[in-house]
Amino acid sequence: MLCAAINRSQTVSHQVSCNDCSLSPICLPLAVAPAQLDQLDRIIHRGRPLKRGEHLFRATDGFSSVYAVRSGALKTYVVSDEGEEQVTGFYLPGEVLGMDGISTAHHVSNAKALETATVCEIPFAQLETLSQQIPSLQHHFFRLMSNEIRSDRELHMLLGKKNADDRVASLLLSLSARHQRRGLSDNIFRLPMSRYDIANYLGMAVETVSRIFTRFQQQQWLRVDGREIEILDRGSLCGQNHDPAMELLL
Amino acid sequence: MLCAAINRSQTVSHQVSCNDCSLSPICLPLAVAPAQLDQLDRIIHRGRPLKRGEHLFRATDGFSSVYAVRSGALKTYVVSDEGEEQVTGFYLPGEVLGMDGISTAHHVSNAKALETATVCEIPFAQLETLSQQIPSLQHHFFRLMSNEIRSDRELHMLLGKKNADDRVASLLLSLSARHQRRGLSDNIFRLPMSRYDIANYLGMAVETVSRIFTRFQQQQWLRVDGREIEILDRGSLCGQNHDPAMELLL
DNA sequence: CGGCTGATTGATTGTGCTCAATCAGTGTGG
DNA sequence: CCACACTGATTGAGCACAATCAATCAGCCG
Repeated sequence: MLCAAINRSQTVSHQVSCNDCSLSPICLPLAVAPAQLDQLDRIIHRGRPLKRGEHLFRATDGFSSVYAVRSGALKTYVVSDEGEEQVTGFYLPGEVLGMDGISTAHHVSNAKALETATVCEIPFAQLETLSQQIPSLQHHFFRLMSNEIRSDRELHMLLGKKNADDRVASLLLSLSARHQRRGLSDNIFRLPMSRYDIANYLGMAVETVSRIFTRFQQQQWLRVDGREIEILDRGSLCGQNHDPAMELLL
Repeated sequence: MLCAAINRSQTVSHQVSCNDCSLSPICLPLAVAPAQLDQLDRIIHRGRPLKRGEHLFRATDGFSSVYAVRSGALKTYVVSDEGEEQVTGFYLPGEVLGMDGISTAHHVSNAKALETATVCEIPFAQLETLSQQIPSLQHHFFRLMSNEIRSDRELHMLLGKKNADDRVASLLLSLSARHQRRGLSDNIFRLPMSRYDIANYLGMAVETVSRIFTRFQQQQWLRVDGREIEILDRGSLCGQNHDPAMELLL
């Protein structure tokens, strides 16, 4: 009895509406007119926080919802036939994950909290129904999925054509941009993921990531303190994607 | 005058309706009830065939449509800052391309015909409107995009964790499966793309692809004659994705 | 015929992986 | 409180896989 009461009160405390959420301008609500926002609000479930290492969903789970990150960070990963893990994405506040499961009735990836995280669960069937009524929501969701595809294309380029240095630089710049989007500093931030996750995501060995971090630091492009990152020379880091100007200087 | 007449008659001859198209069961029409099929049919443009090497769209073009392949084959590719091409996908009859441009108002990749190809152009704005009226069409399009994301995840695994042999084997098996889906032989087929495109797509050098084809042939897993492929030992080819049973035999 | 593209094969090189050791930080149990 | 184990990160040494360089060959077309 007591337990149930506590759970209920906890649940209530998590029931922040989209109206009160600071992420509204970059999250799903941006596609919905204020007058219709409560319709979206009503279908969203806001569960208890996930602890570091806890799963939001697993590849074997039936698919029923997509999720928007409210706080913290998560990674998604798939497991190969041989049991190898492949990290397929990192998700920060305001970002939506789980869209790869729509076509298969079950999730295809696993989602695990990298640190304490809260998410908004959006039942997909209800989202589809709502999208029938709110054209801008349908449009936004098409865009959201298209964006996922687009960034996968960029990643394909990264893994196929770029060397280890470029890959690390690109990830750092991506994280930086995503921080800025939330109104946070784009130069100083904390990595939510381990070196292992970074290496795995970028298709390289942990040792290589470590070496590159120290090298970037020696070159004064970066200040690294564990997971704390400060970008000192953004230009060089960008140009790490092989600046054509560099070639002229040789 | 004569020319115009010829063009018109050509145009007419391309105006096959979805009803008459043999790809209906695996293409967009599968999501639409027969009674509503003509609504979909009316928004689709069926252009003249593309010749080998011709572009369907370029990254700089404004985005307005997605495209379904009716015959032939196309590749999509992006170009990096340094001008390097990265092939991001191959598209066979019944498959839809161009969905990466939805979120950006312009295409992000280029689409080029690998051989003579015909495509159905589907204006996206009209498709969105129609999706508002036909829930199953909206649902199917969500699934279509989700599928694209899902196969990108698998590709991520392939590029991040698998060696050159695995990558080539995977591509061959994927092409085989997609042929079977169309009711064609899954063991004998013709590669629509060059060794260069295969290498580029899989993030390796042409020479490596060539060597692997000859090795697979020596092992009697494959019969290769230029672009003609016959799969002789599907099991070994699958197991090339590192069969756990192999380890037990060592 | 010569020029061209696409594919194959050989020889060499190099980037990044593997193995291995060390170290710092953290939590655990005696 | 300290010894211990454990995890995450860093650094070094050697090696392997695949890239690169280079040459050859087949098919095709002007």
